[in-house]
Amino acid sequence: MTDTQTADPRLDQDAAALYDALSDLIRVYQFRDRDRICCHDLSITQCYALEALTKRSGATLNDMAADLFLDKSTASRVVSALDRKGYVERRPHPEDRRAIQLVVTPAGRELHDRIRRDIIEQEKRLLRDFDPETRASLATLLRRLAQGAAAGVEVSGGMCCTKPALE
Amino acid sequence: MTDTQTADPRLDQDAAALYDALSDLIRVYQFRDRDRICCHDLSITQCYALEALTKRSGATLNDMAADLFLDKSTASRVVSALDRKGYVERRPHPEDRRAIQLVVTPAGRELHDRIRRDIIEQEKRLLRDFDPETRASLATLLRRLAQGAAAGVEVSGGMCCTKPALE
DNA sequence: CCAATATAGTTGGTAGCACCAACTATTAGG
DNA sequence: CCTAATAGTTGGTGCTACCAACTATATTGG
Repeated sequence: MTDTQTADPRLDQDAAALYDALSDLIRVYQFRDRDRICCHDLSITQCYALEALTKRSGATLNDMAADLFLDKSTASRVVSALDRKGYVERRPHPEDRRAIQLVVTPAGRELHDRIRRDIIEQEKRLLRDFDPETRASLATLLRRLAQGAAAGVEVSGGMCCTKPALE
Repeated sequence: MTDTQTADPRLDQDAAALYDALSDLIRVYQFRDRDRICCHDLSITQCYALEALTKRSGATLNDMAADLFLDKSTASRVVSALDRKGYVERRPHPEDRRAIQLVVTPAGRELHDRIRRDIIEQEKRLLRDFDPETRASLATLLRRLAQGAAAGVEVSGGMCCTKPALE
């Protein structure tokens, strides 16, 4: 933890570069995705939720909230929106009557497929400029990054700065 | 444009994998950054704005809005918040009296540095697990991705689905 | 030089998102 | 049972982001 002294000056550079590139990427993607998704019937969060539920049908609300790093109240409202639009259903949970099972409707599945196809089409346009091996490794790299970041989140909890007694 | 027929089935896979990895990454990072940034005095957007202004001191509001892909009204309010907190100042533009020049105050600069150091520390923790060459190329890759995506945004404008007459 | 038009920024209004806190209903443990 | 924990919903708040309307300045053309 405290060995953050720079043994490797390159690491500093790389980390800074990573941060810069990543924040740009994220901003651009948020923007791009908004345009891309919102013209179908969904907001971004709704789309993510639909996707999470497509991947994990029958999940409870808490499951979904955890997958998406959302508060359960937010999750509940997102589900309500999807429900209202007919893409997701709340079913009583067979084993726990407090819980609900979230099920994607055929309409939801269809919409999800359409959006996914659409976005993947975009990605393909992007990837065309990369050579095949880079392309293949990209997703793996990003996945490692995401997992690493997720682990960091888990560890430090919802709490604030990792250096609690800094100042 | 219409040559989206799959000449290369690998491209489809890669694109799908990229999409999945990227949306995970973005969600995790949004979440992580919120925790990390908000414990300093800022929201995420405010932090991005502060960073953009640090990189480009003296920018006008429109400049900043363009950099961040924000509506100018949003940009104005973000600046107001930063102004209120004493991190940014609005100065009359020397050449155009309609415009303003946004200047980061010393306090703003100091806060930005602190946040940046903090986040980069996180990134370093992540990057430790990557071998040096991968690490070095990561940022470049992400930057290419971001640029590609930004170009796509620019081209298709604020408008909706690239396939206008789809259904 | 003045009128029409464009541009920079602000403000009003609206809607979504995300949080915490308070609440209901159910389950689990002692 | 009665208490404590858990699943989900709802209320309240604040930030973000959009469009539209507005003010003030700049630019262009007659």
